[in-house]
Amino acid sequence: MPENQLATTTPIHSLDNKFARTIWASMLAPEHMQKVEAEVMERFIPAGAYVCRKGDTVDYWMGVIEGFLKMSSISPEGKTITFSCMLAGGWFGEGSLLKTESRKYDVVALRDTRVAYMPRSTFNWLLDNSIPFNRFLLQQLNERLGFFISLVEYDRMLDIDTRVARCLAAMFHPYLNPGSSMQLQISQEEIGYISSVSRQRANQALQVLEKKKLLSVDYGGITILDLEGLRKFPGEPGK
DNA sequence: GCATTAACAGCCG
DNA sequence: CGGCTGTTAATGC
Repeated sequence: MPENQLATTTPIHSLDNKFARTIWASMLAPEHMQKVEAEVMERFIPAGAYVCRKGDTVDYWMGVIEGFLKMSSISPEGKTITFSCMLAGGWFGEGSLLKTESRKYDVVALRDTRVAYMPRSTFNWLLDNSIPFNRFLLQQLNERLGFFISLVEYDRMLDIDTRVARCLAAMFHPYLNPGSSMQLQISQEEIGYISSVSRQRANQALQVLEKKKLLSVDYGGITILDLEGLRKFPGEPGK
C-alpha cells in the first residue's frame, strides 16, 4: 500500500458516528450497538488502492463509511470486469463470510475511502443475538439477488443506453448504498467498466440520459436527477 | 448497422 | 503535466 499518499491526501473529516449512514446500525438494540462500536475497526484506503484481493482469506464484514469502492476482477485476457459498486452506507462480503470461502473478487477504492471492518466473531455474534440484524441481512441478500437477476436480464436483452441507466440506478440503490449523495465523481471509463461497454459508448449513453433529464454530466462525474426515471428507462415507448 | 478500438485535440485540476 | 472528455476514423461481428 502506498503509505506516502496517506500524508498528502486531505483527510475526510470524521463523522461523529461512523454508522450514521448504515441501515442495520439504526435497527440494533443499544447494547448490541455498543459491542459493535467497540469491535469494528476503521481504515483509510486512498484512491486507487486495493481494499482486498481475489483469493484473500475473509475475516471481516466490510462497510463503506465514506467514499467509493468497486468490486471487480481481471479476466484471463486482461480485461477489467466490474460487478458492482459500494458507496457510503453499503456493506459487503457477507457471502464469503457465511460460507468461509476465499474472497471472490478484488475490491478497489475509486476515491479516498473510509472502510469499516467488522471481525467475523462480531458478525457471528450478531447473527446469534440480534433478530433485526438477521432481518437486515436477509433483505440485503434479497436485494442483491434481484440486482443480479436484472443483470442477467439486461446483459441478454437490453440496449446499451438502458444498460448504463440500470447500472447507474443500481449504484444508488437506497437499501444497498443508502448514504450516497446524488453527486458522484466517477470517470466515464469506470461507468463503461460497470456497464460493460466502451468508454465512448458510455459517453454516448450519458448524453442520451442527460437529454432525458435523468442525470447531468459534470466534468469527471455525474449527478443523478431522477433515480426512479433511470431505473425505469426508457420508460413509455415513443417518449 | 452498431459497437469497439485507436487516436487526437481540448479541457480541467 | 496527467487524467478525463468529446469526436472522428478504421475495423469487426
